[in-house]
Amino acid sequence: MPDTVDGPPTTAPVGAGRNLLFLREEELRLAQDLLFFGYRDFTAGADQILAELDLGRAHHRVLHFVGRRPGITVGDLLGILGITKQSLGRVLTPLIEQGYVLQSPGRNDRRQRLLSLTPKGEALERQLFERQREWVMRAYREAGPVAVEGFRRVMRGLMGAEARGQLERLEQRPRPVAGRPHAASFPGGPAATDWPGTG
Amino acid sequence: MPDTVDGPPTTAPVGAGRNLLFLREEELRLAQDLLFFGYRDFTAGADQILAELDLGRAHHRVLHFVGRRPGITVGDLLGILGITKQSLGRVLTPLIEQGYVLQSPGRNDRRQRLLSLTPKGEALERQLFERQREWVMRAYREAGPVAVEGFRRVMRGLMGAEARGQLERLEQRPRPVAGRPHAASFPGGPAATDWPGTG
DNA sequence: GGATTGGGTCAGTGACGTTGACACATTTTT
DNA sequence: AAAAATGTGTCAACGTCACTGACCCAATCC
Repeated sequence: MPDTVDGPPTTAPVGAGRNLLFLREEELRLAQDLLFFGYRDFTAGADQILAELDLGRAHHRVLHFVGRRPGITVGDLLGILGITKQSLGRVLTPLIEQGYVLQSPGRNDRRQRLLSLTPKGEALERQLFERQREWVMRAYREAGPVAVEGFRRVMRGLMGAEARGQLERLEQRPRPVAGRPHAASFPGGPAATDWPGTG
Repeated sequence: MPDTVDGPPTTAPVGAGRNLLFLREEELRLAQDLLFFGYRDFTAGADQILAELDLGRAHHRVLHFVGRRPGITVGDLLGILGITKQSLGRVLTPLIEQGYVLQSPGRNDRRQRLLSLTPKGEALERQLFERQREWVMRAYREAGPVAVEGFRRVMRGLMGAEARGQLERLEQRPRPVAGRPHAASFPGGPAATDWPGTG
């Protein structure tokens, strides 16, 4: 069982260079494994719920980021997800048709479709959230606060510059408190009611 | 300030329990974001290399785990990857045909196809590994040794029981040290030469 | 009034996963 | 020796999620 930590070998005080190299190799192999298994099992719980509703992980991501930033524009959402308009359309359109997501025209720029969750959408998002929450909280509890902080730092480091910027923006505008589940007031809020039709 | 339904309060730095709950909510939202962005960008570098060879992430996973445990059986690999035989076949067969992976009959049980990397396969796997290594090392350096340890603890916690067992087994049998890149000796090693044909 | 921008959509493609059913060789059990 | 179980491969059909290219409409900008 290899001792963890970072740099220098904890046990074998042998040949410096070779051993260091070896440790770094195994260290990184371990990181690959951890990310593969960890991410897979992290998403497994939510996937299960989604499957019953004939939705997929892509739908979840939309619910998550729209819930995190109600009133987001389609363009901004595309930027966050890093996918194409067509790919988003395939998951967003059904979500709108099935009443999970609401579109409203922007007040300043009426070309925009501002997205927010309906009560139904919020309910589902919360259900998915709670499922993952249990899972993550277990891991957090087992690992302890210091480890959690370290986890965050490393994960942030694994993100590219672009993603870091997006995450910062997400953190600046935290999700508004629940209570008025409908399209409430968000920056440059909706003109009046819903969208008048798909056009 | 609108009343909340089931959601946590937004401002109130007050009452312990309530505030703690709020922190936990944002804490977990952050974890979701970190995992999404982090995992995506972690895999991006290798994906780029693979795309040029008309291979995908699934091929990489096979190269990774076969490289990690040369002489692994098809069945064990299926267990680790958590996919079906058919899905594995679609990526494994091309890897064999294109000379990245070698099949050899098991010595004890000649039904088994023991998998190992050819020199070509090792070269590609190493190239992919190095790409991710740079990325992860950067994150590790930025975060520091304590954070790395925490990262590992949390990721381990995010894994299900099954995955933990598999990881343990992987760690027990570390990849044989480089130097003899070919199919060397692995437990219950190959009968003699390669597989006599697909039949 | 023309160009640009935000958004939607049609059509085709590819990667990666699924289930079900069947084939074949080898090993184990009876 | 016959029967059953195991390890692996394969055909066929399907679903999700991504991609590209092309084109349309409405609104805004210049």
